[in-house]
Amino acid sequence: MSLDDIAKTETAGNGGAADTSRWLRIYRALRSEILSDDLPSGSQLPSEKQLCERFAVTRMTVRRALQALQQEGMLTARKGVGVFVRRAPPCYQITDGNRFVDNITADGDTVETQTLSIIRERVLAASAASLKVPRGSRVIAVTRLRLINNEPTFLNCKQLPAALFPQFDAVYARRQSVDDVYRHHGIESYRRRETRITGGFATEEEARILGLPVGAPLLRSRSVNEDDTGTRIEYSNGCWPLTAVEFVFPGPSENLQISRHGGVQG
Amino acid sequence: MSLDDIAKTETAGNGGAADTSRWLRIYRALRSEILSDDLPSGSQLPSEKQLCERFAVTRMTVRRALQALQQEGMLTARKGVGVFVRRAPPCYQITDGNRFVDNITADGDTVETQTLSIIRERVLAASAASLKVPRGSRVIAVTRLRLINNEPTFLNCKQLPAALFPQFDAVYARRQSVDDVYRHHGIESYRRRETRITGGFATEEEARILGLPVGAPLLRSRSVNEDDTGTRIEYSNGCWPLTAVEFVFPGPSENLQISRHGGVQG
DNA sequence: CAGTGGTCTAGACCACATG
DNA sequence: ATGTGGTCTAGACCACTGG
Repeated sequence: MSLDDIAKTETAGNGGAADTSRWLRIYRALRSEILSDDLPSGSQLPSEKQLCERFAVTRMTVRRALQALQQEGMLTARKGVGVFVRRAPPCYQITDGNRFVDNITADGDTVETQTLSIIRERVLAASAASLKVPRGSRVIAVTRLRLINNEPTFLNCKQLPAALFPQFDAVYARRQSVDDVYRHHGIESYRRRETRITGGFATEEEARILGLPVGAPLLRSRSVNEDDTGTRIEYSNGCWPLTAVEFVFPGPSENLQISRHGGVQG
Repeated sequence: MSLDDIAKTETAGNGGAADTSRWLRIYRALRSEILSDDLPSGSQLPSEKQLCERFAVTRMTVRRALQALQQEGMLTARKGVGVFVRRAPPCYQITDGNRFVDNITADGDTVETQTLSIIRERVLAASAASLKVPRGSRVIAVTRLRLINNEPTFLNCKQLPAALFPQFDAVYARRQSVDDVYRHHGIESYRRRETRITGGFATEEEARILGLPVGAPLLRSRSVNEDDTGTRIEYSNGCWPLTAVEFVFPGPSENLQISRHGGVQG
């Protein structure tokens, strides 16, 4: 009796009521076992072959279910090793207040900053509008990756008007600190002018850098900072794995409004 | 000569350098054709069988690429019909200001509000803390679906302290307007106390209601509103398809801070 | 009815990690 | 050397849509 025959028997035994596909039933079964801690965080699942036997399906069907769970971040697969229940990804609150690094380390977490590139380029139209700098002027573009507890967590590209920070390289090289650069150029404090939050999907490059599968969902933040005089000093474009962060915006503010904007796709 | 032989010839001809999988090459090819408007928005793709011939692979391989593009919202498949390039999903800015509906319709878009359920229940711990109501007190939970241009776009569950709005049902029934309920109970204006934005994945129920695949990525917003006296009148929990909305938070405010919070998974 | 996408089978070969 | 997950084949049956 083949697996196919078994499957047909199953559904036939139900009076032909196969209301859901087999991979979805496997998805639900595994999902509930993970959520109920029957499959604890960090534990290894049975191999795909064993799961095939358990659910009486072929590997492709098991993998269809596993794939869905991986996309939701509940499972991670390591080639040659196995499939594991992913530890609940740490989630960080971002609010107004102090600096990035201080509060991470205060909670006993480690923060590593990798500077991936520093390039000077002519400002693009979108950045020019946000920074209120003339078209064609130059910006310093700093691309950095933040690893929290050795997990790539935040990929970020800051653009700073080059004219404002002539000593950027020398100061930044010391501690990889943009705040240091600000202070060195007479900016003791600054404030967030605007923050925009959207969702999106990882480009192949972003996926590679963040260690995510191709097309993984992301949270994107775009923000503008200005100094105490209202001069815009930074335009920042960042992305996080979808469940790695929570943005907290305290009120009070006015009533809620919604208005048409235009697509973000592409 | 079988398809398999052709494929082997291809990679062998490259000096054995098959650095990427076949489905990923198909993914890239289709993706670039969509982005370059070679496959215009709304147009129908060749059938899977035709794509198999074009790329010299089997259906499962084509489908692996199509699946990735569907997860990113670039394609939608209609059973029995075909696969289509998805129209760039409308993206709405949410900022502080006026009411939800007014600004949609002002842009010529249609808004439909479906009230899915109105139930009274004892407040849960999380909601009680946000609303600052006693544990065990009662809330009115209103679950609503907003369709913009007939697309399910925003699924929302508001919780209101039941004691504050004794006339809720009668007033709400008239126009499905929570603002009407507020006004009827003497609340002329209110303000956003806090907004939290996270990413997540659709439950099966959310996916069904929003017309998304199981486990589709979402943007989630949780917010608390209070009236002019500081009384918290609403705790709202909503979700949007990942690319359907952009949240805009205007400054100025203090410097940025990040602090540890805890997982959101599950 | 023919054509479409959704699901599934029963294999296979590969790269990778571990003992 | 063995077992793992990643990929792929060459079929098949089904439900659904449309002419």
